[in-house]
Amino acid sequence: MSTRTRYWLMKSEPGDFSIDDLARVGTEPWTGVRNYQARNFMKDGMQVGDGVLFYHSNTQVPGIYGIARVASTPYPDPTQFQKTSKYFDPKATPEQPRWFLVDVAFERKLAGGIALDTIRQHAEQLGEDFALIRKGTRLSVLPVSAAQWKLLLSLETP
DNA sequence: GCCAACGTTGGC
DNA sequence: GCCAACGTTGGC
Repeated sequence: MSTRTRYWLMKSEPGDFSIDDLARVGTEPWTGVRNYQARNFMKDGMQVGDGVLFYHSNTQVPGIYGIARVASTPYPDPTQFQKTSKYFDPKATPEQPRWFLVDVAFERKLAGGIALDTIRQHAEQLGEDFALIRKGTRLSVLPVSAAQWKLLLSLETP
């Protein structure tokens, strides 16, 4: 068993669910991921306590705006079974769920955020394996190395 | 709102 | 199993 802390980045559209929303509710099931690669990171990769960079996408200044923690083991995303949900998946059954999620818990907001612009300026240091700025990659859940985590947080502008 | 770059679906 | 059509993501 590994006790190594792992790190992730998770995207959300702030109009849909923002870091302020997470601050208000405390803990939130990360519903709606419908990409297999992103799902697998949650289902097979995440452990309770892992660090999460909370990223705002599709907004005026995209970037990292807070820190959260993985707060549950993976379990089936309930919205896949809800006919009225926009995340409903007719091919999923409770016996054979397709989509899994974890709960995410608020830790803190980043004072000034870390803009995507700023992140790009450090592309070389972050390295090829940083999926956020890899060309053609649009993963909404992606792994972050300890070194990348450290570097990214050093870019916080108070 | 545009659109490039992906991912998924389904006919064949 | 190919691939065209369609849907989605997400920066700009």
